[in-house]
Amino acid sequence: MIFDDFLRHRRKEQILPEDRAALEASVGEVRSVPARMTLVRKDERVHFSTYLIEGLICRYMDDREGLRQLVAVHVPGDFVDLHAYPLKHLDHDVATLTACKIATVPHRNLDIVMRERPELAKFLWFSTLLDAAMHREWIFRLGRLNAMARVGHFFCEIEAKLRAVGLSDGASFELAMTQNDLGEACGITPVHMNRMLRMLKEQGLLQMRAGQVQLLDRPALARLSEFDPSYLFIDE
Amino acid sequence: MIFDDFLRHRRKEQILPEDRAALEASVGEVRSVPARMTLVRKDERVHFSTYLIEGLICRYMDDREGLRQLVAVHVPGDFVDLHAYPLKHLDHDVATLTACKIATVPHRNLDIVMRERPELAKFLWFSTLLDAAMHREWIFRLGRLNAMARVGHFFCEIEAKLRAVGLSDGASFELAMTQNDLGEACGITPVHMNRMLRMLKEQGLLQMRAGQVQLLDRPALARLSEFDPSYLFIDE
DNA sequence: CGAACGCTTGAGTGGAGTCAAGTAGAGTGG
DNA sequence: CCACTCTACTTGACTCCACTCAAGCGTTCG
Repeated sequence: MIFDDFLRHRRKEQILPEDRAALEASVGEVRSVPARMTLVRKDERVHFSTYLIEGLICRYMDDREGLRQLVAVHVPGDFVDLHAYPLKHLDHDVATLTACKIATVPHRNLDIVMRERPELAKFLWFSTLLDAAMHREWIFRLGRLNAMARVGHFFCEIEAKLRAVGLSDGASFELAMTQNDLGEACGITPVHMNRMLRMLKEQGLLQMRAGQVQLLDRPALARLSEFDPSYLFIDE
Repeated sequence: MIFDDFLRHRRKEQILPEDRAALEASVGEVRSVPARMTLVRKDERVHFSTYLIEGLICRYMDDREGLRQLVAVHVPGDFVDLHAYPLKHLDHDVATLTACKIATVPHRNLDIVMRERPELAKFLWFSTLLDAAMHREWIFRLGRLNAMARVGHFFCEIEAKLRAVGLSDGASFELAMTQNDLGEACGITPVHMNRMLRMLKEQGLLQMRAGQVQLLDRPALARLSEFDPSYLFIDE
């Protein structure tokens, strides 16, 4: 089923089977998208939302000179731009980082959910609030942590998210992001990102090679970067 | 009416009169709270949400050494921690900056709204997504702007929000925040905040004295800080 | 093979932080 | 009415983390 990973391990109360069926029924189409492709552009009026089945998607804002700030990185199981449903248009761009498999959900189908399935509606709302909680953590990261801690914090977060949907074993996982991408997420230059990765490796905390990440000492990394996963609302 | 400023000037479609009445009816109590008082603490289970009628409220996260990062500043008309309704507990603290008048709304009353008033539910959802949009803009601000632009951007944002509810005439407004508070919002030290305010004054952009802010040249300030208010979804 | 892209490293610079020493003003109490 | 206190604000000197500029390396792919 398409939404098997939606809110997986995210909360004790489960989505009711009939609500889950309604969600599956709301899908418009499923398709594959190549890497580095823009899905939604800022200010563009949108009539459907995108659910990520496979791959990595990011959301970002560019400054005047085109320097990019990522505001979110999405993994399978994320309803990437569900917030476009109440908002109608977005304040940022959405693009794939890797080749992706996505499902698109027309907003008119979500209208039906809102009217007929208040419980499911609350889960959808909840999922957009998880994104907001991550936004807040990113604000904290950028506002209060130094470069090394920012990088460590980012890796801790993405690992926890991937683990919740079975894409990390707690120590190593695939992450097809360049050092430039990582810099855009952490608010540091690619050159400095490179230096931070070297230092993290030298300290035996984390290693990244060819899109493969190994957390060599996750507890130490979490300590260094003041990472506390409670904001992710993951069970267990 | 209590919710007169709720989503004021925020969208063309208005909340239906009967939905508005239902919202008014959902209020538990209205009360006054002194300045610098914690309203909700991180991880605390909450059963009601807070709507701000008068005053300033902030949300924040502290790092290990107690250094604070604000993640939001709320003005009258904001449903401060509505997100606590689906989330059940918060990942951050909520506190007053000034003396405030607030309305508390029990979550059991919101359950009724969800079941019986899907249109209103969507407005409530929308309002939490506005906060998320502001979070994103704060990420951009911290990740991509230098200290002076961050400060300018913050003032542009708060002015636009205050103007939407009639608390700014576009040039001057009251803002009872200390330079320390402002630094915690912009991710810079209070000492540097002081220097930035001096520079902004020297450049004829903005003046702040005794909690009174004057935007001397709003267009120039917006240009300097790459401020584009579209993310606030304000009409007109 | 050459081009393109991503990664790596060094040298020098500068913006923001830190530390320290003040001043200004509001509120309090003798 | 004037010490006294407390908080917020102000300014200078020095430091350092991260940026910039620059050059070079390694892979992949056409």
